Amino acid sequence: MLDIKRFRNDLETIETALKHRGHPLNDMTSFMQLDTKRRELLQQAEQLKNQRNVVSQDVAKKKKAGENAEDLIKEMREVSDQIKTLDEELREIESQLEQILLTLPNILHSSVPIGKDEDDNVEIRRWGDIPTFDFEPKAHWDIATNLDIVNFEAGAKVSGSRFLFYKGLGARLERALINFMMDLHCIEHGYEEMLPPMVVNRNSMVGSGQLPKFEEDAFKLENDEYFLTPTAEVPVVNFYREEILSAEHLPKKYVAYSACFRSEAGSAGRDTRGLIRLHQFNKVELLKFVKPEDSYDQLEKLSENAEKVLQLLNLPYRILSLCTGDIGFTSAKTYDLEVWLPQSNMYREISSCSNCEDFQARRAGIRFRRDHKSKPEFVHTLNGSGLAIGRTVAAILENYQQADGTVKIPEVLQPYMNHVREISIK
RNA sequence: GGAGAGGUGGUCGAGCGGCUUAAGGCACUGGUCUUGAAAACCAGCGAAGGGGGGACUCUUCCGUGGGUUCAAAUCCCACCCUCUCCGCCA
Repeated sequence: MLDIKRFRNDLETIETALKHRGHPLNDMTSFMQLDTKRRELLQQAEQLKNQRNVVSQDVAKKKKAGENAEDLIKEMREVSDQIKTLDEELREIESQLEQILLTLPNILHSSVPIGKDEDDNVEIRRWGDIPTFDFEPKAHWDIATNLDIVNFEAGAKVSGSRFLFYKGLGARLERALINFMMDLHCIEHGYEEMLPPMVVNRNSMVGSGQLPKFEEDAFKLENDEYFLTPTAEVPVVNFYREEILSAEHLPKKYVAYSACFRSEAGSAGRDTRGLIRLHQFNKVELLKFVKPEDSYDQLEKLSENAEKVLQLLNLPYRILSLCTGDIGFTSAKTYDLEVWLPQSNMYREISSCSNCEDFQARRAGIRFRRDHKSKPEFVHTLNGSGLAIGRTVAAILENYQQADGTVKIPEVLQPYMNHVREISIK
């Protein structure tokens, strides 16, 4: 959420940012009119409330003294009616203002490349050597099916399309990756581990920015205001909702595993095969709560921490700075990590690392105090996948496949898989 | 799911229609005293939003949302959460 004061002082920056995002900004003037109207009404209401408070004291005094206060009471009855009317108008205007504020995306950082869509994202660097094969590399879904480590049909039967079963060494590989990543980030990178709830309430979804705008993307539980979490970012960001942290405890760094649930509305026909786009997938997520002046350094470190996973798995990747037209709603700046998939002959997103600045903190009311005397300020929040597990499995299957259909296990994972060195056909 | 008890500032805790501008304690900050510290004493100490150049000032906030009243932390209704006991359960 953006600071309403910024609209009064710095409307131009907001309009420019929205334009670069391709966000329509037609009701800016009516928004400003509402804001002005709100302040007018507020002043009227407050003046009347002050009158009511003062006169009510007089009523109390008169009654105490045994005097008649009927005239005052009669007068205040009218004043109270006026207050009620004004308060209703105010409530209406404030809810309109809030509705607009909640649907406006974050302001972009000045270093974000200007562009229209994903084609305009800027590559920052590449890592790793793209493997060469002396045979035609297979798609991960064919490899997995041949090895009998994933079952898509059973997923479709038991749940529906875009659900699946992992089995045997497939399930083991998925679990090994979760443990490997959690250990790396906890032990090597100093993140604190969290295992959050995977069902969250509406306030949490609004706090981290999924709602009200993207309700059709979420899985909602019938008859309840509960949602299946689309990412561990939602519960972990909201861990500190409406709280004031002390500066000495910042930065706070968390790593959380969760299953993630996405309705994938509007992506019918895209990536219908394999592990790339599912209704349910596993993810290890990195979260940071930091001081505003640190957040861009912390973004670099965050993406480096995510990159480290790919380096240790020896998977080639590139890192992109998302352009203004492709960047997410809550983010001020985002790096995407894309891993190499040999069969597709292209890089595919496997992690997204974002600095949300104070956008989520403002929605969720997460603040900190520099010292005992100072006023609370909003923290900056960052999040990044570290990494998406299913897509990592896909990358391992495709990059580590052998001519005979077997798949080697990356060395760093072997200790997590009872020292299995390859997955072969039974 | 049933029955009870509760939710008040950073924390503990009083208040149960108008002398509350939310008492008091603790914590915290500054000061006095002290070689230094502790203790003691003095003072300060919540958030959000308005107005003003500023010193200031006003409004709102006692789990959340409604209602009653001239006036609500206090009364009424609904909901949420916590605790205790019972039932059920991995």
